[in-house]
Amino acid sequence: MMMHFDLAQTAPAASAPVPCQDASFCQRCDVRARAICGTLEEDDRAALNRLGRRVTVQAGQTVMWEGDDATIVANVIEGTLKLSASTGDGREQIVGVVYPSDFIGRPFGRSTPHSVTALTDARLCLFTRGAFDGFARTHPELGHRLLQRTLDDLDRARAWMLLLGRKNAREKIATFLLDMSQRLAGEGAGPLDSFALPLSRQQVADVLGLTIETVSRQMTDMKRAKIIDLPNRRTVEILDRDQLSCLAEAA
Amino acid sequence: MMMHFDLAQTAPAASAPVPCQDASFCQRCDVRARAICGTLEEDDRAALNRLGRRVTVQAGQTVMWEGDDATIVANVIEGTLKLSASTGDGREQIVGVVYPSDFIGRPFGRSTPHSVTALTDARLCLFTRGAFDGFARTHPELGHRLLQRTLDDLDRARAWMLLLGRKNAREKIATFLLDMSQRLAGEGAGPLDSFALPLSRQQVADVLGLTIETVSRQMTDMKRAKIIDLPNRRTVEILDRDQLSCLAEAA
DNA sequence: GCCCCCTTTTGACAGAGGACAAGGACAGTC
DNA sequence: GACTGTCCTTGTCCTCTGTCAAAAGGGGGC
Repeated sequence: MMMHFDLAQTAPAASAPVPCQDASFCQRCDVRARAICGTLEEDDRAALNRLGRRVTVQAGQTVMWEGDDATIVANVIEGTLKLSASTGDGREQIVGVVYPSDFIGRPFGRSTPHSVTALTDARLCLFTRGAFDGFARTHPELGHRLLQRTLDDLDRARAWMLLLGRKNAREKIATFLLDMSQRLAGEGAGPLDSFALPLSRQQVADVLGLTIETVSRQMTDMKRAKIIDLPNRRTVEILDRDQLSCLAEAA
Repeated sequence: MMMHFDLAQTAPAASAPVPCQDASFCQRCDVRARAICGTLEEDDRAALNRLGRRVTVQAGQTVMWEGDDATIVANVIEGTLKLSASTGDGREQIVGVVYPSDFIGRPFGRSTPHSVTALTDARLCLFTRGAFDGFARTHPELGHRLLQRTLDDLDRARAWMLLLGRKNAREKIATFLLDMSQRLAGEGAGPLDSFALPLSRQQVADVLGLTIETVSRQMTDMKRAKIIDLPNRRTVEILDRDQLSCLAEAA
């Protein structure tokens, strides 16, 4: 049984963790193997399961707000979400895109430094931060998985800093499309040559530190050059991966 | 006794860990309290100490190379180092600056995604990755400290993504100077109003995703506006912190 | 099928920052 | 003190990307 996500529940840590109705949830979880809970022993996982609850969020809904106290953390079961930060005057930068099996939230007592918003309808496995922190402290294996994931996220964030600081619009778009084609492919699968973008043009612009007009122009140019095809607004087909890789590295 | 850093020693994991000559090293370590080893029990710390060795590196020396297999990790005892990534055609982006008590390297079996280069002469407490990984797996407390530090680094990296993607040159410089004035201050100390930049103008440009000329012009403009003073090439004095904060947020 | 609204594309223009070039300042060396 | 190499500053021009504006395209509701 799936609870519907209610923002009011996420605000203070007031809402007591709701025990999961069905102990077999984790067994049937699509992302269990890849998520941080994947290596837990069966009874540890059952204990963690009792602390969490499954929630759905709709596309566009914000799960955590920049600057809020970090009161919840979650595993992504299904869907895509964005992490975003903004300047005082409203310019937005998407600082991360998360996919199924990824972990979101800021454990261990800091305020959330960026907002988390669903790009598509999504399902989460949600924990109050306090409960999760306590569990993690007593289960080093979980902490270790989280550490590895955080190290990977940090590597990815730093690679993106190179893109933001030193690449031009064309290189940014090419790099972005290649990255998407890999990350949207399931575990172990090769990169996709055709995929549905979970992002609008404006959101692509916010990921790359560009404007929507520049994104549109560059993508149209690549379409004209027959490097990609754009059969509709959200679909991308990579026609010439080699040349796209070439564009990604140096204009 | 301090060993002098020899790059040849860092290449393969061949060089066996050299036991530390003096068991009281850690007792006298300036950064022990803040570094990830700070919460270890006395005998655990002694064990870790036996795995590590103290090395010095000179300004300009590169400790790890982008793309290399990650064979070493280290704590920074003294000095400042940069983490940098580059495009195929040589454009460079500094993706992080590390200070005493920070941890460097990529534990748990990945290749190093960015180079690490000393900006000033520096002292490191160096471990082979294999030895460190093994120790960390059996000492959850160390892993937990490393996790907290990595989460902080990730937050910082993402905040910098907002700067790189959405701020203009003036805002970038102002944000950078404020950041430096805080991070160069010791633990607990307030932000410094006068400090020596560990970075050249070119390196400041590489941190901010700008050119050296733009950095120079913006800093000169701020000097003319009496917001900062630049008594010599490496010294910065913040004359009007409020206005600098104002510039950092919105042009 | 038609309409409306929102997203995307396209166009024209301007401005911030990059590229290139030259001059100036500083530190180390002889 | 003069020299030299490096780093920094300043000037000029140009281009890439942002800004503003308008048209075109798609999807959902009726």
